Amino acid sequence: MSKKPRGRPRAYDPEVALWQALETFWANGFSRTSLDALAAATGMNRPSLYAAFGDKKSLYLKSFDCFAGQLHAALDNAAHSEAPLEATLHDFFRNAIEIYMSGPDGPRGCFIICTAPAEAAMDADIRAALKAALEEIDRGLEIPFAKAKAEGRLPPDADTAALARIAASVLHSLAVRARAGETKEALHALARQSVQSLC
Amino acid sequence: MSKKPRGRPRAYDPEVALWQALETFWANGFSRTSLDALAAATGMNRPSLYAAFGDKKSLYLKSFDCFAGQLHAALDNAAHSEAPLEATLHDFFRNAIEIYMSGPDGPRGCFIICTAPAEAAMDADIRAALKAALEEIDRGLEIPFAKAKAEGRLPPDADTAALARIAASVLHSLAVRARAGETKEALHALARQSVQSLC
DNA sequence: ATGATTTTTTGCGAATTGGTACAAAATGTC
DNA sequence: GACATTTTGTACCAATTCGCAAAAAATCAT
Repeated sequence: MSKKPRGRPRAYDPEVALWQALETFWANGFSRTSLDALAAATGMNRPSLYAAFGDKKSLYLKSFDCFAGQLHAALDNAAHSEAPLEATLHDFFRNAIEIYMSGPDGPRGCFIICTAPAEAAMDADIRAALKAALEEIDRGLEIPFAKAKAEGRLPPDADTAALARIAASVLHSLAVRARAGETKEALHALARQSVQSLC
Repeated sequence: MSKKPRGRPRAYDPEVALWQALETFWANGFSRTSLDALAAATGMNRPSLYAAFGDKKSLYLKSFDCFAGQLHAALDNAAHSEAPLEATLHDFFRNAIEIYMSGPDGPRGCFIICTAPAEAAMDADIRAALKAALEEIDRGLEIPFAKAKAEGRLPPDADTAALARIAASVLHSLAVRARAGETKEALHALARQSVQSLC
C-alpha cells in the first residue's frame, strides 16, 4: 500500500473527480463538453486533468467504464436474484428508471445510450465501447430468463436470448424516453407492460 | 408560382442542400459538426448557409424535421397496410433496418435516436423535437395494432397502446444497435422475435 | 536546512469555432 | 446601357477549443 507518494500531495480524489467528469459528460455529451467544463466540474485545472486521465477522449472512456461498472453491478444483482422472473425484471427496470430520472438539471437518461451513439459512427473506440456495453446487457439479462426456464417457469422452447434482447431493447428505450422528458409514470407503465408481455 | 426572383440566381437547390446537411449531422452528431463541415457538404459557403437556413441549431432542427418527414411516411405506410399485423410490422422493421445500416461511412442508425439524445438534456428545443418524434412513433405504431384488434386478430383485452410502445422500443434499440455495429442478421433476428412476441 | 520529487498553477499558442461585414458577381427591370 | 435586387465570395472577428511548457508550491528523504 503506497502511503507516502513522496511529492506534493494531490488536491483531489481521483475517484470523485472521475465521477464528476462522468456527470459532466452525462449531461452534455462528449463533443459538447469542453476541458474547461471538466476542469470546473472536478475542481482541477487542465494540466492536472491531463496528467491524471489523459486527453479528453481517454477521460470519456474512463467515465464510460465507470458507468459500465454500475451497470454491471445492476445486471449482476438481477442475475443473482432469488425472486421470480417478473419481480427480478421489474426491480431491474425500476432501478434503471430511478437513475435515468435523476440528475441536478432534470432527467438525463442513460450515460451510455444517450451520449455514446452520437460519437459512435465516426469514432471506432467509442463504437467498440458501446458495442461491448450492449452485449453485456444482452448477456446479463439472459440469465434471469434462463433460470426461469430451467425452473419450468417459462415454456421449454422459450428463446431466452431473444427474450433478453427484447428486454434490453426496452431498457434502451427507457433511457431515451427519460431524456426526452417522458414522465416517470409513463416509463414505469412501459416497464410493467413489457415485463408482462415477456413472462 | 414565383418564376423569376429578380436577383442573382441561387447556385444550390435548398432541398438537396438540406439533405446534405442532414447527412453530415447524421454521421457526426450536432456538436461535433462544424459550420465548415456543413459548408463543405452542401457546397455552399457559410454566409449562404446562414441566409438560407439560419444558425447552426436552426439548420439541425430543419434537418430533424426532414428526417421526421421520412419517418412519418413510413409510419403512414404501416398504418395503411392491408397486410396482416405481423407482416406489417415486419416490413416496417425491415425498412428501418435498411435505412439504419446504410451510409457512406458505415451504419449510422437513426438520425433522431442517435443524435438528438446527446443534446436533449441541455437543449430544450432539441428535447421537445425528440419528444414529439417519440410520440409520433408510439401513436403511429398503435394503428396497426388497433386495426388487428378490431378485426379480432388480437385478444379483445389487448392494450394496443402498450404493445405499440414496446414495438417502438425495439425500433429505438435497433437504431442504437445498428450504430454500435451489430450485424444486419442480428437486427433482423431481433425484429422477427419481437414481432413474434407481440402478435 | 537542503535537495529530490510530485503536483499545482499560470500562461501561452496554434487551431478551430460560430457568426458577420462588405464588396464582387449575376440576374431582372426599366 | 443604367439601376435595383439578390446571392456569392472573401475576409475578418471575437471567443473558444485542446493541449502543453515552464515556473511555483508542497511534500518526503537525507
